[in-house]
Amino acid sequence: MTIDDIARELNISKTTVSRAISGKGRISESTRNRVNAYIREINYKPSAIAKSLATSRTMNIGFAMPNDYELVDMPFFQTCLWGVTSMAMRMDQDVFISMVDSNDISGIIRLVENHKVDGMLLGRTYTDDKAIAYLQENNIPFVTIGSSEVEGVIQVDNNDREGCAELTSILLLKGLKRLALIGGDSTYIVNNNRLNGFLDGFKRAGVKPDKSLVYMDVKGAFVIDKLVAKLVEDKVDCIIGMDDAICEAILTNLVKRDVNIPRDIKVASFFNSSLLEHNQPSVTSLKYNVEQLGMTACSTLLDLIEEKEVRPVTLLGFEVAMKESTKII
Amino acid sequence: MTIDDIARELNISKTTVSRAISGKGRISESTRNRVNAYIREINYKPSAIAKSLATSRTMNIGFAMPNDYELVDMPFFQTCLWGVTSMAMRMDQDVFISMVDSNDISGIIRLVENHKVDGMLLGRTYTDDKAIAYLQENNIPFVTIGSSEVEGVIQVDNNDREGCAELTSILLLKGLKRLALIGGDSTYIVNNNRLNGFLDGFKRAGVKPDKSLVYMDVKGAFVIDKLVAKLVEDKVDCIIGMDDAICEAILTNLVKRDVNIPRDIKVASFFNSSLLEHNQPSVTSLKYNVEQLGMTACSTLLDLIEEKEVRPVTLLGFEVAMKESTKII
DNA sequence: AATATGAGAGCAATCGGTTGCGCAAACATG
DNA sequence: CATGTTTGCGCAACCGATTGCTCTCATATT
Repeated sequence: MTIDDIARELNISKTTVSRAISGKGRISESTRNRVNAYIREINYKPSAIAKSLATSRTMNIGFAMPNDYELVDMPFFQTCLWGVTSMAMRMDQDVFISMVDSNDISGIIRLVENHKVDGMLLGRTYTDDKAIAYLQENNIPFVTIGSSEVEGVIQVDNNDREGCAELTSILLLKGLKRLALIGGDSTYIVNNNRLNGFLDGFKRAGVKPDKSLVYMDVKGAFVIDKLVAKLVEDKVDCIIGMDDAICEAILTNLVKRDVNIPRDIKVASFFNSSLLEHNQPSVTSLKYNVEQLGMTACSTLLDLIEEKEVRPVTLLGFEVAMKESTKII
Repeated sequence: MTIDDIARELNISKTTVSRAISGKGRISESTRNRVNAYIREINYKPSAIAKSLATSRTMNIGFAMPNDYELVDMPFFQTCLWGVTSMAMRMDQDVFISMVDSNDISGIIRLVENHKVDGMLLGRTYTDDKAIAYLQENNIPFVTIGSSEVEGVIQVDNNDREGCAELTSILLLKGLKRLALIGGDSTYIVNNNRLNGFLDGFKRAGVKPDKSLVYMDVKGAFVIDKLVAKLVEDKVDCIIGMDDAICEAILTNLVKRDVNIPRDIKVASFFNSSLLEHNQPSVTSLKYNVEQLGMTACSTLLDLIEEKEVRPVTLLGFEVAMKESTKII
């Protein structure tokens, strides 16, 4: 069934049928109703392909899914993707997926070169990002999920800095002055944001941070092991894990050492994924609305494609979830 | 840049350009080379959209990603998707993603109705599967990853039954006669396959199974808790978890009870995801090549689309990974 | 009553490819 | 040398939609 068949059947021109469907152009109320009724009756759906050719809009976007992420990040991307696809659906778009990593962006290139997408969503950004360079060079609309330092990149991100500041200051005001922070790779933009937020929190609470308790670029179970042992001995008030993987390692270590949380020491996380959700005791953390993140990234990209005005940087809200692990007994 | 521009530039017809690119039809060696050289020079890529319209093949497939899976299944789908996309890429196809669950298949319907895909891959099958019903009714080529009992469904799956039989018989032959099995929802086809494989293993080893040690439909941490306590008291030789989630619960419980693995009791899993990979002690399990699963599903679907002959059921290999958790001391 | 305005609908070009058929030249065959 | 076959290439239709322009007729304006 094509638009021509319908036109023939209804004794009108395909132009009129097209107008009835799109609602654009001059067409009488009665004709439009007649066409739409018939279309519904025979369950006709116009070919997206033909429409694309005529309008040079594919109504597709591509989602570049990093293929090199850790187990701990999976819930994030899963939820994010869910946000993206549901928003896309609402906007009558479909989503191509391409798996990429920091040096293989062939999946993106395919989609772009074959003209299968109107724009791209980058699920993760890297330093010296090849995807960003490629897309900018070829003038393809794109939005990054997460920060980028590259000039002119439209980005949607969690407000890590603000969130970390908030959580930190709350902990300080509760009387937990000796906060230790165990952080990851400091070349990741997100980790820097969190570190800065941490320091902001001290400023906000009017407390001077003990920088000797801040450890960045911590990697591997062995290092964390020693670090946690030291911090316990130091009798810090609270250990903050910069992300879930780190926080989980901290928790494992404390359990192994038979240190009671929160009696002997408090624990908090600057990021919450489902991985920590079922921990005993429940862990104080920052919660981001990752589904919202995906949705916002998607709608921002669509605005960009339609050449509407878009904010270069959109920062999303957060929620401080105070749980057992920081309870003062 | 279109095919017409190239034709004009080279003073030949677009027909000839098209033939040079596709390699089909009668064309001289020299002309083909000239065209291809020029195309490469200006980096021309034909529009996939226009090609689709002309050939009525989109060169796209859809991957229906379940949105209702557990954390523990994430590595599976992630790896599977990676297999699918890499095979698709090799076959010059692209992959749409749609998130579905057991009663919302609108993502699939969209893709099919808009004629954006040539076929669908179902990442998970349900009893009374709406997606299968819809696709069969509309005569859309599709392949399921995992088993289905519906007549005529093309499926690619891990050989769960054979794998479980193999692992079970090995454990029995090692002298672990009193094997307990804790299994999940018995309405899932996969769980039935595993149960049957378990029983096959006894037959193969010539041992009579103690059916009172087989627990199906076990759900929730509390139930597993009591069960594990009972089995420890019973002094069974080995507890087998039917999937990773169950096995993890078993491990957690044993650790909590201070039961030493493998000295006091052995543990094994009928499925291995990355979740168990880093456990201490390492856990004996069945390993499936999930990437291969995705790749095979993808290529099977493409064969189906091209109306080649395909096997209705493809079962993939497995590997029995004997680790510390079943070591006899 | 003559003219301007606008609404409703259709013609035909267009998007960028593929492909059946036909034609001319080159080549093979008897 | 006459005829049959093969090769290389182009014409034009086609895939299924959109859209600028035009035409006709009804209504509004002066």
